[in-house]
Amino acid sequence: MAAATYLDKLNDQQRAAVVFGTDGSALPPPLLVIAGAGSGKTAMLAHRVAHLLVKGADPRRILLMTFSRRAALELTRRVERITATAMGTPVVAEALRWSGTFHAIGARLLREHALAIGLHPDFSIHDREDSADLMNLCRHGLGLSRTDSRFPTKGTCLAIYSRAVNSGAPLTDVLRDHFPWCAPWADQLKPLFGAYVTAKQAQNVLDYDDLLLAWAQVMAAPDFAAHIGAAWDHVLIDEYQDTNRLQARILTALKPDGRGLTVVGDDAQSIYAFRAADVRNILDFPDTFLPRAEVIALERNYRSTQPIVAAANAVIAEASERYTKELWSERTSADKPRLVTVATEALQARYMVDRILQDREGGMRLKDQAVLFRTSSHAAQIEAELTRRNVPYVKFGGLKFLDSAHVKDLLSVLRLARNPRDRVAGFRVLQLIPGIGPTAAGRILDALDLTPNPRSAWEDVAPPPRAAAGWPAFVAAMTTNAVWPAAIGLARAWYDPHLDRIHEDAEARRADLLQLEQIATGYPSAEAFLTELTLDPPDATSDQAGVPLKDEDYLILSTIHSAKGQEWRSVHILNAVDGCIPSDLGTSSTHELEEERRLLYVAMTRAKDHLTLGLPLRFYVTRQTRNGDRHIYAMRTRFIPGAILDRFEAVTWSPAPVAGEVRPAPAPIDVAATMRAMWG
DNA sequence: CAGCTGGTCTTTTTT
DNA sequence: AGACCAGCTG
Repeated sequence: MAAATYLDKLNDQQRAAVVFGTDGSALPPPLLVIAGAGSGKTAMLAHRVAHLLVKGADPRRILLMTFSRRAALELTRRVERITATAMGTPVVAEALRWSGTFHAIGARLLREHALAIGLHPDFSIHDREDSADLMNLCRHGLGLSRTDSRFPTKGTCLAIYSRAVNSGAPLTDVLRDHFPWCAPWADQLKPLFGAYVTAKQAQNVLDYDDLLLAWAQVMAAPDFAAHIGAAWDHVLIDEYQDTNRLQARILTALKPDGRGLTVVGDDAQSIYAFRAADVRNILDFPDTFLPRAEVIALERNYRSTQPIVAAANAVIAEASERYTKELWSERTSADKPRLVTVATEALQARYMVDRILQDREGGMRLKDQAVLFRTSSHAAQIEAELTRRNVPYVKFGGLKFLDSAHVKDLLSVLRLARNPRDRVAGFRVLQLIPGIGPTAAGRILDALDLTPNPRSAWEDVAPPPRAAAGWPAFVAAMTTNAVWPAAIGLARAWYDPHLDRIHEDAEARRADLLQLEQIATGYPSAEAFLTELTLDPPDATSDQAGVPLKDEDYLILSTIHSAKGQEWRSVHILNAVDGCIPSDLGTSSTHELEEERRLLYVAMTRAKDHLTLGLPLRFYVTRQTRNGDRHIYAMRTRFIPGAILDRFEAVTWSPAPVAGEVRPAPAPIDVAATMRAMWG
């Protein structure tokens, strides 16, 4: 075979990881790659997959699990490119058909094997909010909403449940460690969770956690484990530091001896513990197998300049437990990361937007720059500043398109028509009809449950008299035989008058729904559309009604979590102060505190050339504690102590007074008197 | 029983 | 600022 030139572009560590165990005819032994930030991890993974293919592996028998759909697409695209040059005939991305997130792969497997494992292949998938709504129905059903002292809210109940499922820990431990303020409710929570599980099953729905839990349970049956495990020769997992116990269990069941298994991750970038991700997974991985898994570390950073790497290294050096590795970069620069002290958040926003526009004049596109923050709400000031100065931006993280009421309404109409037992959808949609409230909706859904074929039973249900006017149109919408994608058009047509009745800003919302309908037409079926949308929701929200056109230049705003795996030439980090990073909600345990430290590390290592951290001395908190809104005086984040301050360039900024800006105050007037005079 | 009003309490990050 | 709940009215 011709020399594999694609290997020449890699450094020694990368090449070692790419070719590890691929010489013989047997499957490679288990491999763990510790890939530092910016160390060319995706390139390494893509090359390893390509290398396996060059060596004759069957692309249909490779399982690629990534953290997001976006990462999966990027990976398969790169594999395609590499194989195109290496083999002449590219392995088209479609051949790598087993690539996606853990949850998406789980959903696909469960649908394929549904009948054999006691599920209905048509199950619908609840997103987080749907699940919370169902939890709420159960909560009411058990009378827990009328307790003397307040019972945890639906969202908290779901978070507790989810954590217990994903970590595999007993409820009492979960409560003690993560929800101490809910610990007194342990005796009520248990039956609540039981009711929740029963409800899901009766309604033929799975939530996010079920996709992993059911998969893990299938894998616990030896026959099934062997059957499913035999489908793939190679299993490669990205971002392994952000997997939880359940996912680790699935993995070891897939590949008990570890042969063919490659996991990649960086313990220093583990930031999903709140979702029960367990750094132990990656720390303990090597010893899960006999013989021990090979560990290869990628330490050369290609992304950032040396001063940025030095500052990030200094921040993470304080972390308690980790694989020791020291990133290094050959990209020299005189620019240290800037630590900019400003008086207020508003000035921070002004400073950053000034800089961003300046750099854009200097030739750096807005798209090459990003503003990162710990919490979505921290971006409020900079969003206002950007809007004021007419700078287009797209925001990632926080509230999503799918979370808005009108979108949920329309999707629920679709879901209910397909699965009348879906009570969350039913509750939502029925109450849109004037004259139907919670009680009537509950009764109607109960009646439906008793009939063997609920789909046709809509016609037999007697509506409450005061809802008679809206009923026929609703039944027509539920029983239509329209084929996809006409169905969504019909659903929207039914919803349209309700939209006008319910929402003041019906026009803007209507535009959203038209856009949704447009997206829907790209999917082959309602099921595919709904599944994709819940497993991979569009995660950007933009200030403007629609997402800016693709060729347009816009600035990226993103939560640090959503910035994972990304990079920009210039990165601005908001609020590098105690109370924001670390979030004051995350300082109760060292565990949480360590995660906050890694969060800052992740944010800093996104920058290629320029890094700026904002330090507002005073910031505003809303609905905090019992005292309501107030100003807080902030201190520099504890993750940048005095000892490492020399890795940064500290500056203080205040706006230069603009000529004419300081004007004498106008003479006072009495507006109230004038207004009284209008009627007097 | 639906639907509205007013009072009380809110843990961030996301597949 | 919103979600959530109790209580009131038609």
